[in-house]
Amino acid sequence: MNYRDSSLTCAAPGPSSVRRAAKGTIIYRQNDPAAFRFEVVSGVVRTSYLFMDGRRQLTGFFFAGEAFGVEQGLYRTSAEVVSDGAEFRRFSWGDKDEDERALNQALELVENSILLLGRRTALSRMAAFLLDVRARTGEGGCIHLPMSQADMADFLGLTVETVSRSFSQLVRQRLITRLETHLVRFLDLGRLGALAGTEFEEA
Amino acid sequence: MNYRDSSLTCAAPGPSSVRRAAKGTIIYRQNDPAAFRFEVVSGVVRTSYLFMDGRRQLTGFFFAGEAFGVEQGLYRTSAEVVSDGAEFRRFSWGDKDEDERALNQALELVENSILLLGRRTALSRMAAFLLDVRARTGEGGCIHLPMSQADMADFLGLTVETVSRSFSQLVRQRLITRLETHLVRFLDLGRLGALAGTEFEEA
DNA sequence: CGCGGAATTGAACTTTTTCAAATTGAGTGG
DNA sequence: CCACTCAATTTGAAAAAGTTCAATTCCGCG
Repeated sequence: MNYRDSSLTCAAPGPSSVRRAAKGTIIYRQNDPAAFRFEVVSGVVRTSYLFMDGRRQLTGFFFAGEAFGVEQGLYRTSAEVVSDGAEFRRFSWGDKDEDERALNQALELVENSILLLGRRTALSRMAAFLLDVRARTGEGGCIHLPMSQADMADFLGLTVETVSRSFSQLVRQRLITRLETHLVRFLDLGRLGALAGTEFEEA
Repeated sequence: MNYRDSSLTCAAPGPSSVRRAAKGTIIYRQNDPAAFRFEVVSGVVRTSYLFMDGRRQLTGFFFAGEAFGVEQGLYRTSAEVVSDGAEFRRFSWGDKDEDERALNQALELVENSILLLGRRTALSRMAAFLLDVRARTGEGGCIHLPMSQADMADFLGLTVETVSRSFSQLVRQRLITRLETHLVRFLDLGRLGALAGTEFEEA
């Protein structure tokens, strides 16, 4: 029952009501005219770029309150719903102040992503990623990671195997535990931060 | 005679006259109040983030016509002059249209950087980087790369040794030649594009 | 209960890093 | 203009990290 609701792609204009969508829903596609900008209300959305050689690069995950699709001309990436029943809002351009706010937020998010990718080792990248999600979702001891490990891999520039092994290693070192498949509990934020390179400080 | 002119950091407000600066000049520092945004007039500027563990991540190179320092609050990175005698212009915030244009450009540049970093192999990243510089500087058969290989390494997430070896390899495969230390001539844009993953098409 | 995608693990292989050393190059002072 | 010095680049060899390929195991879902 996946990828049903993709009629949403580039729907007719309208006011910014909240819409809810199933996992896998495509919100817009790479190279579609960028008619709207968006904001996540709840759940998680991802944006991805498809290379001509078939490889996929995720350019970002977006959590509640975060703007995505903040682009001019054509969308440079596709946007898809990651967590089932995610809600998001669509905005037309025109409110200069709001537009600028969204742009600033988008810019900050993507610059932050560059810093994530700069981490040298897989373990360090994973640690930084987990702390980043924690900081952005405002959660404390636990975070919910609705995306697949394949998504994390394509975001972090690793393979799924390496992502899996990194998780195992973090668990083995008792920095995290995994309550459910997609629920991570932090056991030692200090050491995790050190691993990440300590640019994210503990709360 | 390096790093002399750093008095420029956060200079007094004023109209956007062009200023010229020596290589190494610091235009602003990470965590300075982000009072202005900038635009390169000629030459090259780099922005970099310093991690607490001492590692450095370059977040971008900026060429003529490109905006940098487009941030709110505090600068998240430092900006330094790469090419000797580079010129840039300083802008105050307030012209909504211009602000938005700068934001859009900055966002596009940094998203593009993410795609660069997504390349799996060192050779592919180098190829993509060279083609990116070519596309952005409007140069054709040759590009000028005033930055050190250490800079490229910190930008691409590689070591200087790997950058050097990648260059050698590209030369050995006759995809490029090196006229001078920092001047590269393209010999086979097609194959170079294929190496890069072919998202940059030949001119 | 069984199917199929997702995650995990192992082992061989490849790439990149690391450490060390040699070479080149640019800028300085004589 | 040349010699000198220090930084940048290049190259080699060994070690480490990540990928690839293959095989299992785990889990959600019908």
